[in-house]
Amino acid sequence: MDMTSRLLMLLDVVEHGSFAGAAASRNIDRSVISKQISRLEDDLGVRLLNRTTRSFSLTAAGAEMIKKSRELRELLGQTVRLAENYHQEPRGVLKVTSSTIIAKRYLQPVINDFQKRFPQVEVELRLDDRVMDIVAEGFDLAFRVGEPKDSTLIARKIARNRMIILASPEFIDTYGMPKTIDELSLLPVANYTSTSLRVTTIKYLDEHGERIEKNMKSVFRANDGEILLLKALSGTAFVVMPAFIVGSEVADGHLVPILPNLKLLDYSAMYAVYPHRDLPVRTRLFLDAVREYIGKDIPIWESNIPNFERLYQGS
Amino acid sequence: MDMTSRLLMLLDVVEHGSFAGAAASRNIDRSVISKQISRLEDDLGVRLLNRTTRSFSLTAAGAEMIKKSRELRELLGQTVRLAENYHQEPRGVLKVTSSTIIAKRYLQPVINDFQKRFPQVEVELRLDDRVMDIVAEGFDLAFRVGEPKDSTLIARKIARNRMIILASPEFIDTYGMPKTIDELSLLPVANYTSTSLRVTTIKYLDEHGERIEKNMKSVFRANDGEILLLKALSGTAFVVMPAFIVGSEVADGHLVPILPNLKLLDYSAMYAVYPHRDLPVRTRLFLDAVREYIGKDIPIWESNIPNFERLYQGS
DNA sequence: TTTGATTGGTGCAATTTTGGCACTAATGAA
DNA sequence: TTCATTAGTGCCAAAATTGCACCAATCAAA
Repeated sequence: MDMTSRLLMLLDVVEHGSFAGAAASRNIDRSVISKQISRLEDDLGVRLLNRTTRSFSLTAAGAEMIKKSRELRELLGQTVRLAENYHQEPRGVLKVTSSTIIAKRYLQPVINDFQKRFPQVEVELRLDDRVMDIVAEGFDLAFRVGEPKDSTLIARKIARNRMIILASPEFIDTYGMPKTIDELSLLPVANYTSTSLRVTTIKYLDEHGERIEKNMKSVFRANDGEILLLKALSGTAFVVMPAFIVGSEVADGHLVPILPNLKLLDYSAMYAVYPHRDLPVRTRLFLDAVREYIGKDIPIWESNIPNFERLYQGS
Repeated sequence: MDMTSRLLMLLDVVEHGSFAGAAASRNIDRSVISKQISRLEDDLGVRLLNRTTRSFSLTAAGAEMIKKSRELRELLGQTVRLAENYHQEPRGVLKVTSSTIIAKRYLQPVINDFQKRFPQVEVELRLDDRVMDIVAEGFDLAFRVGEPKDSTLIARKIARNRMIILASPEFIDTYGMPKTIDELSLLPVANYTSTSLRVTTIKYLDEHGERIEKNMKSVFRANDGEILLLKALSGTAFVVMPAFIVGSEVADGHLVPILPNLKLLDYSAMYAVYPHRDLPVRTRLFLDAVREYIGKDIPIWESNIPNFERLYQGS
């Protein structure tokens, strides 16, 4: 290991706030960090950290080194990316983050096919609902519902995100088929709720084209589509959710669209998010593959719902 | 060894024009270079060099990597220098270049004392008359006669450079003591001649204050002061040389000043040359030590010549 | 206060990496 | 041709790195 790597290690330590944190993030032993940082101090001839047995603070010299380390990291990153532009075949590690449901339903099939075509690409998939700092964490690509505010990133719309209201036949037997939105709003509902996507009301246009937001009688909230579907299948709640969460349940008749004549408003679209810079070949190809899989105009998940083109269009 | 070091190695290879050259400059085996460059190409996934068994050319990717490698070298250098600013005690390697005679007579004593005071400093002394690119070769400090033209460097005047005309008593016995410059110009002379300093004429002011340049009957030229002194001591030539080349020969009576009433012009002064940037502590201290050793107003070598203050002043 | 978990640091053994030597094949100059 | 020099490879010894076990110090919770 040479000085540059040691400086980057120092940067890791400072950014993680501890030797242990840095070691964990790199999957190496704490002792390695300790030894390398000591070695760096010897080589530079300067103490970089003021140690107090369980923590540390930067010395003046350390602070300057951190600045330079950031520059080094950026420059080295640029250099590697530059080299990647010359790859004909995609290579390296593709780091992707998305919510669990998107990954499971729509990324995994693409990944399987992608790795058959390009065995040189390793894929690292991080399932997490939190919107993370993809630059700091080193992700190539993130899939999110809703446009992120961070303007240092590029957000590319992948697919629209239409809503659907579903209940099981048992639910309908129990509560009766609701004829109006007012009836529906009195029935128990299970909502999709996560940090990036909260579906707490039903948004629709009434017969005059007025935008209405109707509160629901929420009895269950979760950030996992399958859990919500299980809840709905149990007949104890109906669900209001984005169509991309629905699998074959509607086609199979286990869940039935409710109030299909309501004109529901689309929720925030699904976006692919990536850093504002030249994409490595692997990222570009993977993104293309995902877009192809999901479909250009009509997202693949809408085909899971028979006749969906005409549902919730206010007709 | 990691990517940064390998990129710097690549840079070395390209700047030296061959693997072998780079290996020689680093004192390592060619095979190491070969293996590390191959490894770098694997890691980047790009061929950097077009090889033809005995030479190579850069690929497009290689050329880009070279650019980035230069940036990396510069940034890493800055970083190390920044750290050096925090040294209280000087450390590291002090790389100095000068002509042989300057080093032998005036640097070596300073170095000996300096390393007693600061054992942590290693000294690397390159004796070379050529004016080299001290930045590219990584020198901290150069001592030269004559102000260098390169404005990216700082040239600091260390001492004036007065001339002296010397001959041995045997020479005077043989040719007689010359009474005038015209007589002298007919006698055989040995000149100091190197790439940085050529003493081919006698420059002086006549009784009217006119600047005169008198040709000499040169019979021997060398770029080593001691060789010239040996020539003069042999009695077969007189010498015209900068005073700093003279050791104890005049004080010992082995050589005698000739035409001391002539008003000789100073030759280009002696300069210390260093890169235009913050000096490491070791360099600053060493330069101070050299200046102190040589003396503020009257250079130490002038004390080797009795009464030199009044010689060659036109009185 | 005591207990327990976590911190950074150190010694030691196993593993990995590196560096040098000997050798090969290819090239260009004499 | 011959000869010197080039880059590259396999092998082995030497050096560096890593991870484990353990320690002392610290902080938080019981």
